[in-house]
Amino acid sequence: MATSTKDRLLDVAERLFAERGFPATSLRDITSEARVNVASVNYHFGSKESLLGAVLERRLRPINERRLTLLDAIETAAGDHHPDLEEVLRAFLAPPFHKQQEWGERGQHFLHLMGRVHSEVNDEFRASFLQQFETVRNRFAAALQRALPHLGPTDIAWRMLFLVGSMAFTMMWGDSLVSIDQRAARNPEDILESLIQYAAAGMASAVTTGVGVSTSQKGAGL
Amino acid sequence: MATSTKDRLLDVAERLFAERGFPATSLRDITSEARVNVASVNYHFGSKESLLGAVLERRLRPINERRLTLLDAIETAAGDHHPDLEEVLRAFLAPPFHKQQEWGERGQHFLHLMGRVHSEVNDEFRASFLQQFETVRNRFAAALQRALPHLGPTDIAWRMLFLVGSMAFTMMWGDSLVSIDQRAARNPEDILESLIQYAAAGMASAVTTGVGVSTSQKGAGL
DNA sequence: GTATGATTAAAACAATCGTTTGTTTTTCTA
DNA sequence: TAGAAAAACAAACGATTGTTTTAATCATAC
Repeated sequence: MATSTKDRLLDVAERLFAERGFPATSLRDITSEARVNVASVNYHFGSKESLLGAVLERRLRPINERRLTLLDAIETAAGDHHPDLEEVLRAFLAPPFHKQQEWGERGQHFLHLMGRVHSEVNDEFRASFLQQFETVRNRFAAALQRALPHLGPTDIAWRMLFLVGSMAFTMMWGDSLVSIDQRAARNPEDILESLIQYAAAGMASAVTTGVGVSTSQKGAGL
Repeated sequence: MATSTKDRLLDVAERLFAERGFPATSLRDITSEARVNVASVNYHFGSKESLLGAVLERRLRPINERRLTLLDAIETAAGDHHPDLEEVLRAFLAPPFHKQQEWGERGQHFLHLMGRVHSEVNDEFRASFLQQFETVRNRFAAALQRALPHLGPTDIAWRMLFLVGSMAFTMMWGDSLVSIDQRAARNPEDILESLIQYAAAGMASAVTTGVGVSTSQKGAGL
């Protein structure tokens, strides 16, 4: 057999979840396209939600491993010096872009799905999903803090949110942007460099407001 | 009657769509919380999807009107000069933040929903939804182009995507950021200013790659 | 060749989905 | 106040949901 039932399910689920979203994709949609029985999902993965978890895990693990490997190299090379901001950002942003190219069309689907996941699953699932990122987030937060000593940890945290937002939207909507206006077409490497540059400038910019404690704190933040 | 059936449906739908997502929220969830009959949705709005459209329209119209009003003022004041980058960005970013404060808790729900909508509805609905933004997008793209004459239109388009990504993620996840780390708490005005500053620095940064035509264009962009 | 465990298949499970129906109640107008 | 229009109601529609059950088929070891 060319591909196992398990792998076919993962591939089709990855694509359909990305195209239609998780709740809007039925198990029958998946199993009929994969040409397997409906029951195979529950047999091999236990539940629809676990299937989503397996889809994410398969791609996410190598991406995050690569991120940490690159960051290790940067920090080793930097020694006692500050790590270079752009290099740190590149270590964070490049792996998903490069893995996507390595995976071809399937990588494309996965990136779309990644953008979706942040907003399509219930809180419990998202919490367990975000655990996969905790090490990565902490390591990069520390590295960015060293690269940007003039920023407070609160600034770092918010700007990392800005960064991830830009990255996720680029992954989700870059295609649409191109389909709207063909002139916007670029190869992935140029998009990556654009994003790094934009983020580096934003990250490094001086802080002129909200220095120190916040002034009012009405509401729970934004 | 304090609030009409129609308004109660809009309010509850806004909250539940924001909390659980559009496909994951059933009409019965909405109508039971709103204490109205299931059939009221189809009676007043025609369909579930039209209800979502009405929810979005109600908040979006004043936000986009405000954006254009602010931009008009900036461009009038600038006359023949370049409009100031930060002012243009503020005209784009401030209205959703300020309307949210004006609307209180409901504004909060709406911002969450806004972030979701980009990834939870089918293509046809999203297309009609994005039409509401077309005027706004075109006007601001032109203003940014004037404020940043050293950038090409392609750079403007991509950086606007980065900007919207940061904004959407801030709206969606700002709360979570604060709940994870209380030290990240800030008042909305400070968050807005942080975002403006980050975006202004990113927008204004020099272009060192992909100047002119793209080099390979393999794949359809990212 | 037969027994054993893993996988697939067909069918049905109860539950829930968005929508429509026919009727009743409320509201407004003439 | 009578009549018409608007709104709300309970009930059911057919379709689809994720999951489970039971039986058939496969591969592999004895």
